[in-house]
Amino acid sequence: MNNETFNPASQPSVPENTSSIVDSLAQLSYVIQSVLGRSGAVYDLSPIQLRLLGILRDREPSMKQLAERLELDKSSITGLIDRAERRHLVERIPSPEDRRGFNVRLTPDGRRIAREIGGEIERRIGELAGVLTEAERGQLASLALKVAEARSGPD
Amino acid sequence: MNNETFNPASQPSVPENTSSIVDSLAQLSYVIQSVLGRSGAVYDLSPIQLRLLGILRDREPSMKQLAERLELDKSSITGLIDRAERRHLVERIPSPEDRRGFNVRLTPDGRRIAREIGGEIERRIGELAGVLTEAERGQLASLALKVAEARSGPD
DNA sequence: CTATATTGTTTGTGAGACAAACTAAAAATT
DNA sequence: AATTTTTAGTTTGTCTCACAAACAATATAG
Repeated sequence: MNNETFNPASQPSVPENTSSIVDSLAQLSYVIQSVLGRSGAVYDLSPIQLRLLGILRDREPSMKQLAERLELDKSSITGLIDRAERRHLVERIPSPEDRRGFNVRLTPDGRRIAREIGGEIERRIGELAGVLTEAERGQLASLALKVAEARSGPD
Repeated sequence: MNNETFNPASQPSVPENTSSIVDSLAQLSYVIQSVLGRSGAVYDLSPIQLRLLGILRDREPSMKQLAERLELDKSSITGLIDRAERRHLVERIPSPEDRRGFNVRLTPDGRRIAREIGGEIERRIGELAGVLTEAERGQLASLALKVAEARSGPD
């Protein structure tokens, strides 16, 4: 039956015929996470470090903003940034408008790694998506984005 | 630009126009993981414990098979199952055909929790997918499954 | 100006992951 | 059959990651 996720019996809940989409989305997300994980591993980056670099590519958020975006406790962010800083991937910049706070940004090293690893991911996910036709890829991208942006909405 | 993931410059790699699908899939997978995480948290289950329960719903794999499926080291499985067993979610059953090995299966408690949490996930992802039309949901489910099964293929 | 709230760190605890060394049993060799 | 080699799982030690509670410094509200 090939179900490694969660589709309980069959009392449809919110929209009709939920369980199939639930299961396939969960399944897909594990596959993607696995690909991301392996890509990160090439550069010895944990999933959360990888995600951090991804976020910092075009932002210099405060510790607080990072906590919100990553849905982590602020004390977890302290540790995360400590470790990333120790590896010269990011740096804390004193906030100009709040003397308590810091903004976090990529170092040149961090930016380079982020770029390289981006290529790695591109390659691997591209390969994965290779089982689809060009039209299907477009559809999938658009539907995926629509769902992803449904919650918390576009920036 | 609302990109929190990874789409490096724009030299298409494998198929054409990769970067859009890469980004939206990565994005989607984070959203799904976040939903799964919150659902698990309701029952005080970590992401990996949650995934374990999902796998055990219709299997009684050996420790070794779990390691393969979860892509974890065998020693990580020992710890994972220890903790789950301590919480009476799963149990080790001595393998009938190999006196070194165990199969792992859900306890009745574990099965109940798995069922309940399944409903929780169903509800939350169903809600998320509510931004799509019924037709779109079908499309998405089918495309997602196709990609997910591309690697390692159906069981 | 004082009271309160907010930003981030520290400390302590536990889960989770890995690698290397180890035990017991199974499988392959001779 | 006896011996070697592989395999399944555990142990130990080390690190990352996450949280919560207590704390310091600064900002904001009254």
